Amino acid sequence: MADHDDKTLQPLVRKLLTLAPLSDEDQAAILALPHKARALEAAAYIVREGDTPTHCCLLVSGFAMRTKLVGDGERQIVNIHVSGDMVDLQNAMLGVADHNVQALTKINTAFIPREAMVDLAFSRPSVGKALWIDSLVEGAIQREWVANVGRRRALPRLAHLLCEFAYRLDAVKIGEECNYKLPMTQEQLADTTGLTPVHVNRTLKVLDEQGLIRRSKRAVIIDDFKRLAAVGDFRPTYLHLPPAASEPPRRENA
Amino acid sequence: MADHDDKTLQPLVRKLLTLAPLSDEDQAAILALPHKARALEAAAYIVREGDTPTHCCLLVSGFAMRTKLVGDGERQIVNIHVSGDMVDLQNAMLGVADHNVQALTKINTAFIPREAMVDLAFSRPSVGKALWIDSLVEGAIQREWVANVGRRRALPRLAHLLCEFAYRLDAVKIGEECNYKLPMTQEQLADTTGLTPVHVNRTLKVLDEQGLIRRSKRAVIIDDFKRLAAVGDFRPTYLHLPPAASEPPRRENA
DNA sequence: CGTGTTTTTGACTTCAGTCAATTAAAGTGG
DNA sequence: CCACTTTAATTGACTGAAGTCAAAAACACG
Repeated sequence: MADHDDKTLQPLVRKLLTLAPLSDEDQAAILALPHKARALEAAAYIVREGDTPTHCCLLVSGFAMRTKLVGDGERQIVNIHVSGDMVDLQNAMLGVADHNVQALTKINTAFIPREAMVDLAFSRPSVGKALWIDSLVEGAIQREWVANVGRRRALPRLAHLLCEFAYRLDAVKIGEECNYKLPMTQEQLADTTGLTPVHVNRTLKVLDEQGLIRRSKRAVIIDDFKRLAAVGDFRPTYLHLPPAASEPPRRENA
Repeated sequence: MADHDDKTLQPLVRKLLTLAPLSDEDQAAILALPHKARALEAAAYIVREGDTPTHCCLLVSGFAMRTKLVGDGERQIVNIHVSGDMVDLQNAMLGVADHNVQALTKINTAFIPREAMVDLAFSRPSVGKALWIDSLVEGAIQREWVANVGRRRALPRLAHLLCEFAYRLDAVKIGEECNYKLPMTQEQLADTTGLTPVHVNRTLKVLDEQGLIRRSKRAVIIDDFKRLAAVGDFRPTYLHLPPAASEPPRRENA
């Protein structure tokens, strides 16, 4: 449970600060939320479709994914989450979960009682606003994914996804080499892009052959981000990142 | 502009009441929001990608769509909206619009100043909660669309979409014939499902031949909703409809 | 070092896309 | 209400991107 100088929830504060300003008291109130830390293995379920969650889960470290199963047993990964993300606020707010949330890697989580979270959101408008904005940004990402899966061919579709990951893993350095460790198998990439594992493999190979990415183990190395972004038709507007973050080095007017 | 017994915003009250309870004062406060009514022709833009909206638009009557353009000029329709929907709260809250919102049919709208809307959301928690839940439900729909476009074949994909429309247009009557007027051309259905117009045409024909739907003009008639839902792998959980609505006739325990 | 997963590759199939022409509907103005 | 124009729906013949099946090679790890 929570004790006063517990820093478990720090990633949440960090994340929300990128979305809206928070006073010191707001931040303290977040850190003081009751919670229970829990470590989970890769592939473990955080929430299952049909559950009525009593807690909402903060992803403290590692990666998680939202998954949906369709009739014939196929799976679609509908979003990926990183440290600091509230991974099932929606399920907690909406009652019954309409999709699964699973660990993608080994993760550390903090489970916060639903009521405590909701009370905080409504007693501290700045916190509520940040959480609301977070929901809206996630919606924006979902819309881009619909367009990506619906209207882009395999090559730009994968390129787009790799660009998005670069931003969300905070690995974009325009003009320099950027690289990150992609914690997904090709099968998971297939479930994310709506392709088959075989086709993902072939498409990655083409991206590699064209010099758009390099791979070693599961790391992705991008020598020329702009070129990959051009192929992937990627523009980061929809991520609604704070203006300062990782964008072109300089900006005269703060 | 708003006058006191103006009922223009009534559809918003009706919609929000399905999401969270609202006191009489809450409802009055919503109806009293300053706003400007505007009629728009089909295909007119409400917001364009890149805009920084100063107002947020309520769809009073008719249908609207969210669209994204991808690099090669193709279009993806990422969501459809009906009367009572706040059609660009996200754009207003997030600053710069990351997609277009367009009239799908002739529509009537009410433009509410961004500030007034935000103030109302934070001064009246019940209203804020309803708006937040609305954002979350829209996110849930977007996730289902990712799965639909990513992992279902043309036939179930279209069937699924037709089932969703039946629910959202409140036309579902289990056990009876249900029908609704679909305000979209086959080209727009193609942009919604990520298919080509030709393939949409052929797929509709198959649905028709298999007795799953009938068509006259642009009306869709579904004789056996359960059968269409089975083909489309459709389960309405993700719409998070209020328990009472249009579901199986009876429920013992309210 | 062996066992199970993941990646890679080849040969073949299929679902959906493309191109192009025809028919049907929906408007429009006289 | 009818010719005239425009937009939408339909159909056929052909192409191509991605899927399927199956096997081999490369890793990961206890």
